[in-house]
Amino acid sequence: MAVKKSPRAATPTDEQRFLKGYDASRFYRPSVAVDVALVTAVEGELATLVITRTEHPFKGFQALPGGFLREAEGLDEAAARQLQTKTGLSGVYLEQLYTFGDVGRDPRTRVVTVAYYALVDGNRFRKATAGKDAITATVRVPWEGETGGPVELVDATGRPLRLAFDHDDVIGMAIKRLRGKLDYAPIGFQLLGDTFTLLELQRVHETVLGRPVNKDSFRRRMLASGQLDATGRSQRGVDHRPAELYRFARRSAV
Amino acid sequence: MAVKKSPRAATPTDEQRFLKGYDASRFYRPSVAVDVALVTAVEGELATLVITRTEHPFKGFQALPGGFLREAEGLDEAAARQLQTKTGLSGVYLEQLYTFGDVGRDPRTRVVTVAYYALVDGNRFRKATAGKDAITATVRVPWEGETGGPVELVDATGRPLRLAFDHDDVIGMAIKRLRGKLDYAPIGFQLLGDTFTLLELQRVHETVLGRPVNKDSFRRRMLASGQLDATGRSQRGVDHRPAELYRFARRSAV
DNA sequence: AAAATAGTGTCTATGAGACACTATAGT
DNA sequence: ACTATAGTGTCTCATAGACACTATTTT
Repeated sequence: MAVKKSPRAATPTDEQRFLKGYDASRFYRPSVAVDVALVTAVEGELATLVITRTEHPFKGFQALPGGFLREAEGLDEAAARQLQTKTGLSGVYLEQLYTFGDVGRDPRTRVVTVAYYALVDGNRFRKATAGKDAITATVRVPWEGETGGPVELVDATGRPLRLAFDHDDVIGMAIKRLRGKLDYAPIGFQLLGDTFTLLELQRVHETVLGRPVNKDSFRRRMLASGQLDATGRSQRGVDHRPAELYRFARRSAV
Repeated sequence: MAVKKSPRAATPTDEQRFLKGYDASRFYRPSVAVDVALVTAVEGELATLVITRTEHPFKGFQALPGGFLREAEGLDEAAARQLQTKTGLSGVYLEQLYTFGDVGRDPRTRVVTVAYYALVDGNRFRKATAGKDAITATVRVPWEGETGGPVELVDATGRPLRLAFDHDDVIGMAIKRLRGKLDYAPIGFQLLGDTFTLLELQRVHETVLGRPVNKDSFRRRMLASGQLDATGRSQRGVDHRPAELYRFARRSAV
């Protein structure tokens, strides 16, 4: 994302001398963490992966997978590492969301956390939650549109989950971002497998937006967008006329 | 932005004992800074305030106003403080943009910087740049739409400015965000004074978007949006028919 | 009167929503 | 044959763009 920087100012010797004498410990340094909201859409509901905390603070509460930033890694790298370590997933869509840094948000010490969200299809999500402590949390979004705010999470039995820190805010912001980008960016595809029917894509959009979308105009828009490649193959084993399977057309670098 | 958190887990004594024994220095902690891109639109051009660095690294380069996060302040607070300290401005529109944390972005030490952007009208911007080291940098955006990327900055005489760190990326992302939000959020008004004509508002939109917008439909959209209150007053001293002055209608909490 | 921009009315093109209709699989 | 969803064609309505025309100020 960020572009590398090469030029530097002043005479090398002068600057090098300065840098050598620089003492980073002069300034206050908070802890920095990354948290990842892994989001999927299954059966008309949004879900995210949470882990029950076994340590203080918020012991017994659910938290997003996350952890402290390491010295030799960038933020995106740290988020990908957390995802890999805690869920076994790699190569998924991952995007920075927002940075949370309120003074009292972590009772241990000051922690500034850079929140990310990741998108996967239902199958990969299921594999990710097969791990020991992971819980699939169904997301209940108490607002329409992109108004933001925290969300409510329930487990598979419908019981409310208590989220640690401000992690319900993080998930709320992920939903907000998702809804806002859905019509512009090719992110709906990230919530589906390799091939899918137009109706499946529509259901994903409806799940994310939390409202039904018009079938006719949705089809037209999608087919006209140039983002879909027809595979020529069709569904099999459905008890009605099978729909054509499409594939997401990764735009070639034009 | 973030919602306060009150409930806590487990028995108080147990958790309190844990927190007392917590050693924050066990984990690596990078420096955390905030940088603010103060943006305005004047005479068809976007401008931002930069400060010439008098210290290494990037001595002699221009940088955004910014500085290290303090122990007792939140991120938004820190950004507002930087703006107040470095430009004298307060009470302006301020929004978190993105967090930059590449390993080598600051040669002194690892610095994670939370970037903000702020919007002001031309008059307030002029006052802000009246300060000693501040320079008005005109922003040249080498792309249309919201494609992102760094921008090029020139001073009042058209000479290119060299930006420190990845600050050209930060400004580029501010433009990107601005363009993306302009049609949804009431941010165009932030770039104008208390009252303004529809043409002035249109010029601001054109400046932000980097392209002309249709006059007729712009008027219709704005008037239909309910975001404008007619003041009943008109321009004075212009050599043509004076336009009505409008005011931004801060939506009451409906 | 001329110049310049403000503001209105209307026509057209485009895209979304609604709806009717045909197509094709499994049972 | 029946059911359920796929997919097409067409009409309507809302909105953006284009354009013509009138209004009002200073010089």
